[in-house]
Amino acid sequence: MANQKLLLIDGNSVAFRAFYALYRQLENFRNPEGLHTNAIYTFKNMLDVVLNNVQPDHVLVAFDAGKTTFRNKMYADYKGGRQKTPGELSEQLPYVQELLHDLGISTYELENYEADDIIGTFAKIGEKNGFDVTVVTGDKDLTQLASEHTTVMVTKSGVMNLESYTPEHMKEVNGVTPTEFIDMKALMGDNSDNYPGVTKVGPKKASQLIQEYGSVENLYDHIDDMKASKLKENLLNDKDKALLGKKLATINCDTPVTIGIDDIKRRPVDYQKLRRFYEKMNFRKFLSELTPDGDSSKNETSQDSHVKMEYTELTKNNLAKITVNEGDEVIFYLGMLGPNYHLAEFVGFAFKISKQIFLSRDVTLLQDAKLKQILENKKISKDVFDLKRTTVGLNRLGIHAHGIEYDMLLASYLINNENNSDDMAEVCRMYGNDTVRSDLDVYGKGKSEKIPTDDDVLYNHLATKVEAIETLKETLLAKLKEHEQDDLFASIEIPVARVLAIMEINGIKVQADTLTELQDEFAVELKKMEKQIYDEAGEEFNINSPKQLGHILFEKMGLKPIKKTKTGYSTSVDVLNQLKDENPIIGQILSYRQIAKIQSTYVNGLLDVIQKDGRVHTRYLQTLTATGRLSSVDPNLQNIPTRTEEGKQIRKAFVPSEPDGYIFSCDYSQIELRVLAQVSGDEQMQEAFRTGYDIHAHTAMKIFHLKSTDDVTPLMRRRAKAVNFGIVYGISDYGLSKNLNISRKQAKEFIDNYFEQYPQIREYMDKAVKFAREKGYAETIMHRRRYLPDIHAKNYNVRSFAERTAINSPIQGSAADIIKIAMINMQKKLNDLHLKTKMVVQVHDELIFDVPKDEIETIKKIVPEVMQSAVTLDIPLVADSGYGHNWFDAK
DNA sequence: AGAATCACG
DNA sequence: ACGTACGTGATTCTG
Repeated sequence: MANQKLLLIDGNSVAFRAFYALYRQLENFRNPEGLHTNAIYTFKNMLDVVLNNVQPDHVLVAFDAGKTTFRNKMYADYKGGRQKTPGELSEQLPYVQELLHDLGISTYELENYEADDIIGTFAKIGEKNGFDVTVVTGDKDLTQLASEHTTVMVTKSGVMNLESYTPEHMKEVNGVTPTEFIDMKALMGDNSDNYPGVTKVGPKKASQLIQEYGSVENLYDHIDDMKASKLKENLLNDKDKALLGKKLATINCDTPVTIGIDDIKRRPVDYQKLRRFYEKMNFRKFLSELTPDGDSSKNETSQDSHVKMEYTELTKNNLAKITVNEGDEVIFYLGMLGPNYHLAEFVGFAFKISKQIFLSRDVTLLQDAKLKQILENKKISKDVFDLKRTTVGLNRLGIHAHGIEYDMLLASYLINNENNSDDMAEVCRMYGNDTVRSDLDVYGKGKSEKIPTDDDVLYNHLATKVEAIETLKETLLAKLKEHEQDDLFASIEIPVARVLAIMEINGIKVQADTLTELQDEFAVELKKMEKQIYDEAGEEFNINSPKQLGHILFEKMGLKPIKKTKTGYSTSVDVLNQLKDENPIIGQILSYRQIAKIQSTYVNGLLDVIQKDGRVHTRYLQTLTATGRLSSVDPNLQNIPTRTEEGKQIRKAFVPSEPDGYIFSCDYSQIELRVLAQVSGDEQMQEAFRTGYDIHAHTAMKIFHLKSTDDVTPLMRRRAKAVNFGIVYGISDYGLSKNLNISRKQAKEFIDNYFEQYPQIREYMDKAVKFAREKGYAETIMHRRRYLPDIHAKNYNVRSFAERTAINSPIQGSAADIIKIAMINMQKKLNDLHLKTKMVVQVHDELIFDVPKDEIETIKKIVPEVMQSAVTLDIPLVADSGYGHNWFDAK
């Protein structure tokens, strides 16, 4: 029989994490009496996940008792200087305990000891009694308890994301065993607990020392053998601190607890009390999880909310019941199974028209003139969830949707794209509506994904969806207004969704013949290279396996490993490039990899997705990226090779619809740098763009202090180009040095020169970070937002990342805004001029068209015009174009 | 399912 | 003292 399971939770630290995980929702989570409830709510959510995951027989939640503990006796400043627990959190703690009691879970605290020590003590008791122990905490200190039978789960980001520490994982992360971790902490100290450790010793050094000596004591026993150094001096000076640190860091696993293992067995849930508790806290979600009579629970994660909807099932014979007058609000939802709506099976549909819901699982009813007319009439405005999906789906039924004016998914994405889920249930939940079940729940996933046969289940699901689109519309529109995003929504995202639907439906023709020819060529080449590599290596192995490749290169052949990954040696391009001169096999591996990539991802990959019409129909994800860019899937048309000769061949397979037609390509020149010049207002850079200089050469002239761009060498230009890119990304000297393979010092010099020459760009960067700090988000020229909660992070790396993001997002995002506007104007132009040319692909700063022969002259003229005039800036936008009989030749 | 790698802007 | 460019998606191997 499997071991019994014991779950131990550090109540204070988890509540602390829970509180801050939903800190921004603090004022939204209040019960009628004004009590904050965000931590209680999140604690329960986390608890459900853990209980479900661990399925424990015994559970204990430990809390800290009072302020002073035995550690303060050893060290008066223990945890000194730590900010006080905010009142908004401490007021919730008693209720967390009440909730736990109602759930049949024991809590415990012990005078003079911290929750850590209680947990340590029970972990040992559990292990002794043959339990498998799981510890849940927000505090890494407890990882020292990890052992063969004890796993320590530490909250990562937020509270729902837990990292499991086993002794093995500990070793990977810190390089030491769990018990050695105590010694490591003794040396490095702990800022949050306010004890210092040894001067100049951080995690890296501490880990290294403990790996060498095993413990603090042993280190000091052998310190005389250490050769004289600053480190040795510091170690000797701070010996007391290290020894004290060890005492403080050690969890007391032998506290005088007054309860035993039998006292913490899970008891039955008291549903009556629990119901009253949820009511008091106004937790509608949890209430809905309780069955009506409240004496038994559904399983813990189920979200059956049993909202019984009123609706009318439509048939051929009762369509007359529907009357739509102009000005009526029509909500529409079209259900399809799975993400790929170009092919997905239809599930059914629902309308809500003047307070009544009409629905059916038979989508062919939509082809009836009456319903079709509703969907196609521009003057009848429709509200949906996912305009593009709905439009493409209807198109497959021969219905050309017009008049969709509101898209709940798009609205929600603009308001806050931190959670970019396209699951309607999840979107609803963000706005406090728990009525909609998730599709995953209703339809299942993978092999068992299917349409519910029970009409009640399916119809209830469809009905809740149209209902929720209507219910939340006002809230979402108000938010958009508050964010000054009405225009972004109505004049950019909604129209561009319509344009994208057209593009996806058109697709682009891909010639399978061209690809199969390449397939044969590459297969021969791969075979040849494979053989050479095996000969060189002296054995056959899987070149695609980084593990096997690493073994051959670094163990068998004894090459120098330059970089390591979590799982072994890195064999990435930059590593191999550095080893190129050591052995001819390296070059062969690089070529092999390159061709193998093209073969599998592009040749085979594309052949797999060519539809019956000889075309590929990608899906542009409009509500995914953090910056406002599109992404493309199934297939991804935004990363078709262009950088290598072999890769570029793939583009020859992309051809116009008509054999004598053209693929026309037009791309913005330096759009991100132009946006930077615009938003920073930098005079020097604006001037460069106005005069039409080669911007990288201009930058080279500036940072290398030359008189004229004529003096710029190709190397200088290359370096200047890298600096320009770096600036857009939120540069660091390290990043630039790595990119250019130069010293950090030299990189820093370039950057300093750059800022000297373009002073307003530095100002922009500072302002961008300041803006994000004050407002909590970054914003594009069209008011697209990206929230940056990490801008306030304590952790330097996390915070720095957010700062670079604050700099980059307005640039990347504004460029995305601009091309979206261009696309809308472009589609309108094509329509107005009644052209047969189709816009088929967007690649961030580039638009691709499928052009009939006799329209090429027109297209040549209008596409660059439309792109260049999408917005009016202080500097010109420039778009370059080219065309040919396939994508390869269109440059 | 996650990591590693590499394709694009 | 720290570790580091910004966005994405597909394939392959591996536990």
